[in-house]
Amino acid sequence: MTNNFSTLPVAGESCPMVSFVNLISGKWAIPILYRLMVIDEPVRFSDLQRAVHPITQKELTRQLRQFEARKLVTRQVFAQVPPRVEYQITELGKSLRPTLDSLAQWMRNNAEQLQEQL
Amino acid sequence: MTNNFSTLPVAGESCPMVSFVNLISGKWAIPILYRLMVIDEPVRFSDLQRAVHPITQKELTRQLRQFEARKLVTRQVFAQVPPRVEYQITELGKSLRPTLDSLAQWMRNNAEQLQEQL
DNA sequence: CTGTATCCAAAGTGATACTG
DNA sequence: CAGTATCACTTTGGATACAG
Repeated sequence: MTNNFSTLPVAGESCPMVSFVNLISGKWAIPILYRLMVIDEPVRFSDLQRAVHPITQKELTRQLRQFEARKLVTRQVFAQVPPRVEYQITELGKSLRPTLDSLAQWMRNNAEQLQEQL
Repeated sequence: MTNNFSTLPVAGESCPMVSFVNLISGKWAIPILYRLMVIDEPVRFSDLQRAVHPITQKELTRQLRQFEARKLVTRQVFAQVPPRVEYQITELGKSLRPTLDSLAQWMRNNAEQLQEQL
């Protein structure tokens, strides 16, 4: 054996960084979350869809359900016809903002060095 | 028009957060990057593969090439036979660590609230 | 209006064999 | 040893139609 790093603590399955990436991965995750952060009040499904266009109904629903399961977003249904459903970012969701901002800041600071189209 | 958020600054194509997510997305991106950060010296391809198992050669190559293009990793080829290629994290790559650490910290702090298997 | 269901295309990933 | 090539499979996402 020349070299063996295989027993170091791996950034594997239960690694918080990997979990974090899973949380915000997906084409529309950040756009939706960011919108809800900016709006910071209840928004109707259709308004949100317009704000995050051109997302499809299916994808918006799927991502919102995932955020809801993670307690990043609340979903409130009004017993009306036509239906009215409002989504709103939670305190937990908002607490992500400073972290995401520091990410964005690093990205802006180093955009040039990273070259390639990003 | 009842509500119109569609002209707010969108977290769209050129949003730094989206760019950041693209940078670290993919099943093996974080595990590889984290390993290179921890090791912090030149590593041979095969040693790295063992350290990030069970990644395939194809995926390790692909991800390393992408990091190289983004200047997060250097690649040095030695004119030997059998071939010897060493990869090493750059200063730019290392500069990502505090940011990733704060990500991980947020995740650890809120793991319970996020519930669901993560 | 807010979904769900279906079908399809594209992207991501793994297994394996092969090359210099 | 360090890749590349090929193929199969899975996951993701988009388009469209439809239901309550």
